Amino acid sequence: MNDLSDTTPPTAEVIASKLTEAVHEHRVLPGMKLSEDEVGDIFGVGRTVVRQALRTLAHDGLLTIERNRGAFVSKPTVREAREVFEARALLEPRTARAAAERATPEDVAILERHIEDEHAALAEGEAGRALKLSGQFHIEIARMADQATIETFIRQLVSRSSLVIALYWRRRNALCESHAHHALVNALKTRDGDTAEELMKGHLLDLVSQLDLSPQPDKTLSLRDALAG
Amino acid sequence: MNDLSDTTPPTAEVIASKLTEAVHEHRVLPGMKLSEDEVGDIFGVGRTVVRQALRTLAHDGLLTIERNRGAFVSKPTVREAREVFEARALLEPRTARAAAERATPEDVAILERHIEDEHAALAEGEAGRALKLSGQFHIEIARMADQATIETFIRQLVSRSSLVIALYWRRRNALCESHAHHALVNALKTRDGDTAEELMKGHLLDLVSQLDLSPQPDKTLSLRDALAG
DNA sequence: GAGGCGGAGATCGTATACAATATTGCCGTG
DNA sequence: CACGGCAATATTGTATACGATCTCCGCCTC
Repeated sequence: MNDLSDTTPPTAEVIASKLTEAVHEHRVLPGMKLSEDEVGDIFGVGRTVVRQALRTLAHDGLLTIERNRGAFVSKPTVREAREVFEARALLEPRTARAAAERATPEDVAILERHIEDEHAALAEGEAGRALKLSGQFHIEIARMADQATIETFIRQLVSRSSLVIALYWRRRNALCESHAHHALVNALKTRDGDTAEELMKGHLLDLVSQLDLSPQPDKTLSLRDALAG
Repeated sequence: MNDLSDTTPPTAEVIASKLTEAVHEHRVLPGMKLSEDEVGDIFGVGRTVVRQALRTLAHDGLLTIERNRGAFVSKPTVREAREVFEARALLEPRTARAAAERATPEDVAILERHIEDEHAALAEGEAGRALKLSGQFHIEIARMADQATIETFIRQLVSRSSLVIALYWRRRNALCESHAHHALVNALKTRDGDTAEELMKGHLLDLVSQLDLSPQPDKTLSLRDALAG
């Protein structure tokens, strides 16, 4: 069978998922326009399905739809960037504790594999893929906590964090993260909820500290990037 | 000009807002079907716009869309009900603290008016409107905390809480709430963040304790209601 | 009489046609 | 030469037509 060409048209959910992944991997960057016709041609579906997918992404904050203008990858302001990490600070530490108290050996194996894959991706220079895996690590922890509702929120926040990182990340090396993630896995392995909560809290603070949120690269950079894009 | 009839068709956002309000006021109940044609006729728009609105509601968890079957008001399971209030327990206490530290006299006045309106609604027997106001009280606090991202989450959680209350509420009287809300307003008035956080935490626990989540009115009631509806 | 099967009706899923709106490039005027 | 208005183009917004799928009811068979 020939799977190179499309046999069946993808659903709106699949398209939304693919676009989300592209954002996570920084293959599409903030400010970029996603034309309905263009996306429709790429996936081989009509504009109706594309619009559903775009609207889903917009609801998650990844896209901003401007009436009669189109869908653009969101450019979080400095303020929104702070808000995203403040929300994560409320949700994720306690969730990490719950995950630690419930984690199975299989869960731990999954996380360890995530870290390995992330290292491999970095070694191969695929920074985008590494970033996506790094985000999925957090989502996996939320899943292990067995809190579907909170997982949904964390999923949204991780997505938006990708946008924030694309706009405000300070340096290139993401080495620091691996250590934090590794320590978290150890806490989960030993079912140490207290430590897991503290590690997650510190990890999120570290992430924020690596962002350049002090001045206002807000309006200036946005405009400049829009012209550059 | 004659505003009795529709002059301009409402947007998808307006329809979504109206439907959300109807759910909050328990005018539409879990399990009820929202037909595209029916909603479209009511608001005087085509199915395209209705579908956008329904999809928005579905994303917030208020509706469940079953392929080729339609959109139904969600019936949260006992588990989902617990998850909603666990998420609220993570978000709202700290948000109430932030609100207390920022609340202006105008904000306090708004909240006091909410409480008054709620009492008035109860006195007139409009339990639905009282419930909606009660939820808006929580949303207002999130707004005062000046955290748009978290406010969005709380908005979703309050919405789903309406569904949970519709399914699992134990008694008829909602008097307990007014006291809790009144105490919260006092804490905000005196800028007492500690107290506000504690009051909110206790208030949410009180709410959960008024729900009947122990057995599984889950499958049985769902089926019975589905047949009755 | 009970159970399974088939067709009619209704509802949703998708694509497409048309209308509305924003953008862009051109042209005329100051 | 610069600026403002205007038409041409492109893109989105909406409605509707058509196809797919599910539901439901009647009928046939066992």
